[in-house]
Amino acid sequence: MFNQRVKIKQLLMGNDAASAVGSEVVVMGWVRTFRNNQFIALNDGSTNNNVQVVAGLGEFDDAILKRITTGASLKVKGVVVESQGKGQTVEVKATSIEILGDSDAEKYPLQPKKHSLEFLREKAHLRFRTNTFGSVFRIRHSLAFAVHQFFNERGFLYLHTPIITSSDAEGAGEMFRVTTLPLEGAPKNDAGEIDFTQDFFGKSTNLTVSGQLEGELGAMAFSDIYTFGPTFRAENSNTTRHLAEFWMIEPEVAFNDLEDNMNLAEDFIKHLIAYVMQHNADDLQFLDGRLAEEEKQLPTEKRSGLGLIEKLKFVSENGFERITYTEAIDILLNSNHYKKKKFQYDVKWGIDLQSEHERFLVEQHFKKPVIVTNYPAAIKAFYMRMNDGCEPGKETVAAMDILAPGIGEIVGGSQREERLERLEARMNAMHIPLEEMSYYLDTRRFGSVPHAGFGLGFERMVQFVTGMTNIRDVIAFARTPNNCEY
RNA sequence: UCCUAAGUAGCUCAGCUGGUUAGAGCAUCUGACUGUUAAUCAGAGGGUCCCUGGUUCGAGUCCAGGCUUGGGAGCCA
Repeated sequence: MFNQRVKIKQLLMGNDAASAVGSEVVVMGWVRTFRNNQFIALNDGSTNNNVQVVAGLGEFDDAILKRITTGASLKVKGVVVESQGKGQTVEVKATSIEILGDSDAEKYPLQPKKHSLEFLREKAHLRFRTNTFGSVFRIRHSLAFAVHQFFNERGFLYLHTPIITSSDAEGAGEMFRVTTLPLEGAPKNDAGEIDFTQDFFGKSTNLTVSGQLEGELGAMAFSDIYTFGPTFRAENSNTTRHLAEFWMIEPEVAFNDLEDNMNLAEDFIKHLIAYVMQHNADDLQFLDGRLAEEEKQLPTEKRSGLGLIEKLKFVSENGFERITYTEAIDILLNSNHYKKKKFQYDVKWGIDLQSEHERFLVEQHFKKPVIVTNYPAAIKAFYMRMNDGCEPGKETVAAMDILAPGIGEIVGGSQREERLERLEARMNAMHIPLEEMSYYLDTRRFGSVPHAGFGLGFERMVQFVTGMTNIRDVIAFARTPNNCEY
């Protein structure tokens, strides 16, 4: 068997027999730096902390030492010893060093120095080997695990909703078409349009923009379900918080109303943060320091004031502010910011809240996450439940958005319209073809119940927890307009 | 898609009002040193100044068009 190694994280944690001073170990990993022809900083991705391998002077061939370059992979046998130097308590005194893979120092793109995130984005296949991306992707993993843990503990069923879908009525955004028809000379029907009855599925299909509708079908049997999978939007969005391919978590719960829904979402976010704080303390510490360095470069008024860990602690320990859309509008209208005409977009009841409005509420006014509820029906999707007793002309739906400092909307959700007649009326008004949605309406025809759900953008959550400002830096290989490398 | 800033060595950047052979730090290579922590010291190599066209005696520098990237906006998660 080749693999008898001890992971570097385990070795450095020091509560294991293999990490005890005096024991013989095998470590494998990639060289981060090689100092003084003697000290190898070796990393295997289990932690940002490198193990220091000491190659005693004169004990190894020059031919081997020359090949210990940044990026090279090594198998080291040695003895765990107390370190004579500062910076680490134990180190590995090498008895044998085997080069598993050479790395030409003149060609290897990652140098033992700081790189810009923009540069590393172009070297996405190697950036995992840096401290920043090591931490980000270990935290991303932890968050994914915590998602499943949270729902599993609460008896939710993980429903795998399809990635290819024929439903195009959801209206969540532009879709990517899926077809096997030839681009040139595609079959046409009598009307001169492309004849999708001859396509692979016999109809027009797309990549999913949301698993919600299918999720609702599951919730009408299992009561509590969640989805967690990739979703696709063909929007030409070029921002620090949009991707063409991203991961979304969508719980859907029968017998929940809007308040239950908010409670679930808030508990969920707090669980995710708490999990990472407990299991990725090292990585958070590193990112906290990295962010603090970055903040120093900013002018005072642009600094966030709270460190990353302080922010997470604050969010996980304090209740989110809950206000209605109407209250939000009033707050904006009464703000000095508004009176001094500092908003670029006008504020009045009925508008969709702009980024600047959301930022004001979250970052200036409340200084904590805010849940905004009961938006005007006119600006929200067809499946959201109409609130009863609204003033005519000011109809609202039981929607809720969670706005987070720094990234804006992180959750969007609602109580769903469970009343068949109301739903059909709304769909008709919005010109959504009822026939195509017949399967969906069946849930309202046969044993309909009040239910609610939400969608959480996974990458935005990773952004929030890691403090990374560009969403392209929290997904392994980002897909954005004009960019699909790897 | 719109607004805006940028593109010069492997990386991060400087390069004035157009003027001789385009610079620095880090990285790399060579040598010295050897308990280092982004090691240190000495030396060397390394450039399609984003692309195309234009103005000019002369363009990294000015003009036009294009490409790419960052930031902001819209759409949203």
